[in-house]
Amino acid sequence: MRITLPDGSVKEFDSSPVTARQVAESIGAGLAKAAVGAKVDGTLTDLDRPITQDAELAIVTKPRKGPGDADALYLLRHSTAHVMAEAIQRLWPQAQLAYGPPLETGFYYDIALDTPISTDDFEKIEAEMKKIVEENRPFTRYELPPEDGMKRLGDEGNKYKIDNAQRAIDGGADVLSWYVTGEVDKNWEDLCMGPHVPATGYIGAFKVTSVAQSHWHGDIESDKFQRVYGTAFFSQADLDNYLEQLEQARQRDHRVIGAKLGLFAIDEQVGQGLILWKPKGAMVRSLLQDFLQQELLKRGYDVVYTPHIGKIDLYKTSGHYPYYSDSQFPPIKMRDSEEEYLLKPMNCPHHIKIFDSEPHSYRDLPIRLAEFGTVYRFEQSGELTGMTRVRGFTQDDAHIFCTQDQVKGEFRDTVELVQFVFNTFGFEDVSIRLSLRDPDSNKYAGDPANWDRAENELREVLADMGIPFTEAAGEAAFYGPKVDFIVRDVIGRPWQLGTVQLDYNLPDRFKIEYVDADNTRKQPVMIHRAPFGSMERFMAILIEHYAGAFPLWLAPEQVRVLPISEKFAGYAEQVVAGLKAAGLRTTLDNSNERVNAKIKVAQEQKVPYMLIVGGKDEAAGTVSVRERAAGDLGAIPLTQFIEQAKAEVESHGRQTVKV
RNA sequence: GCCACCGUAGCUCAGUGGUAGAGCACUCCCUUGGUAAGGGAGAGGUCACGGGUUCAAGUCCCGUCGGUGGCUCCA
Repeated sequence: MRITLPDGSVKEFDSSPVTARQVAESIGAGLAKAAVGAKVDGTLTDLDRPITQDAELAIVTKPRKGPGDADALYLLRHSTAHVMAEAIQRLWPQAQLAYGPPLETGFYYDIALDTPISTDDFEKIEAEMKKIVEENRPFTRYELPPEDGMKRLGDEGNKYKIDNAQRAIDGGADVLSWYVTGEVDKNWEDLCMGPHVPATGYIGAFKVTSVAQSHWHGDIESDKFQRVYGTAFFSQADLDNYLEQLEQARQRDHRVIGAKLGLFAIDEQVGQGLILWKPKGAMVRSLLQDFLQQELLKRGYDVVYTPHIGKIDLYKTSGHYPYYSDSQFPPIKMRDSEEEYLLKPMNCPHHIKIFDSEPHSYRDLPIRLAEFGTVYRFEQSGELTGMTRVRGFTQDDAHIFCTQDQVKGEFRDTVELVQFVFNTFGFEDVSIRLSLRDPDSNKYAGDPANWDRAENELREVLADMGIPFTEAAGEAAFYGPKVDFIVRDVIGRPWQLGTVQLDYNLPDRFKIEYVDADNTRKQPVMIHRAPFGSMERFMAILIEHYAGAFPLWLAPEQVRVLPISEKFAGYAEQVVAGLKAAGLRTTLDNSNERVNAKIKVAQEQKVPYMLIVGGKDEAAGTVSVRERAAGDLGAIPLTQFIEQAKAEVESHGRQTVKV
């Protein structure tokens, strides 16, 4: 039989089957030693699984250096999950295993166990794991036909594994497989599709990292599991390196930087999930709003303002209430009447009422109404996270009312706007998701035919624009499909920032219309869109993106003047006055400290430019420029600095002051 | 909302039932200095809050509030 290797070369074998290990040995002893698994016709598999027919084969190897590729880590972590499960069952024999997959950065195992596993237990678990790894037991696969397999599982009585097996069978599996860490019927085993590394000894370094509650099938009503998380690498150095990276990521966390740089605060007495924007944070927000609003005005939007509350009937008409009543602040009841008001959870109903406040001709369309609209949502307490998930936030919201013919063009323009915005801030790691309805669910409002049309329109526009995207069924808004722009935070959590949503539904609910060319009344189509998403979340991601070092145009404090000593306070004040007059946000550090100390503080505050002034500068009318990243740039005349700094601001930071 | 963990000075943290601590920040004094922390002194605490156990609670137990990590949810 013929085995084709990745370089295109072909190895012939007389006997069949062969294993990937045999192929590796035939190539070289070094390769065989480094082999941990194989990819056979693109499918990741065990090193010792028989290959029964001609195939393309790639050997997955343990890396010489560095953490290794995704396949090698997948095998390693999947295997470590087994070792951890065995360790946990040694410590708590009554523990029932459910499901233990590898993840991008590690693995977890869902375990049904009444005794809570605490962080104090991690060491014990790791100690047991270490023993299993040191025993270097092989991962041994055995298979049973579905009937025998189900019988074996039935005897064990673990309903989760029975459920997993049943699903595999329903999915077309013709055998059930187990992996034994060691010898069949002698050592610990787990129902598992595999694949795994050849033996436990391949696991170089591992760590149990956290424990959390999860639910069977993700159903909150169903059985509870303890989800124990861990990670594994081939070497201790790689694990240490990973943990170090985690620590560095933590230093970029917007909650840490936000506090350190005095950008925002959250106060217990004000309330959970309610952001207090401190002066520096508010400055950044204000600059962001100005930037976007200027862009919107260029693109034919009109600015509107609407109140923070509305009568509950408005949201009954829109469908937001009671659809989202669980995640809204409860209605405000009036003293002397039945009337109820709601803190506004969405801006759209208000904008619809602005549209509807006067009759419209087709000649008026599209109408684009924009507002930095503050909304309130009662997010579950366990969901609140810094500025990324909050209870009161301001959307950079706008609603476009257009004709059916204009939909694709408007939609395209909004997607371009979002891309322009993201590009301005230098976001590179943005994924785009087309969020569609789940055809099997009844939570979506409106006519399925409209849904199909809307979904297709979005798909076509994205395809036309050549934008790569993924489709996600069941992620649509209840009133329409949407395109979401998703960015990950420093600890890898995905957050939706920008969104563009197509809506045939609300226009119908509110019966809004325009007069068409043929003098008939037609219903406009709505596009909801928010490039930032919310000011709070955008700010959070921006803080992490820049690690607090905002580009000059966004920096709350752009320049800090550092006199060498109090003797030059006069000249320093003159410099500050000049900078302020030029519109640069400037402060003066006149503390009784040496310049080294002043620099350290300014660096920590991420001030883009430090201007150090002393006797030489006073005499020459210069400032000595220190840029926060580049360091000392030397002395230039103040006027020159101002000119160059202003150019950098104008360009949104694409050039820096030169000397 | 659920589970686990956590809550000590403005911040980062030490304090394993027996007199509340350190570094940084802050105030004052000395120092007047050229590119990432000069020196000294001082002030700052109902140990989140409420209850309990104990001769004695920051420390043990219960509850509440808040935070963190997940789960579930996210117009």
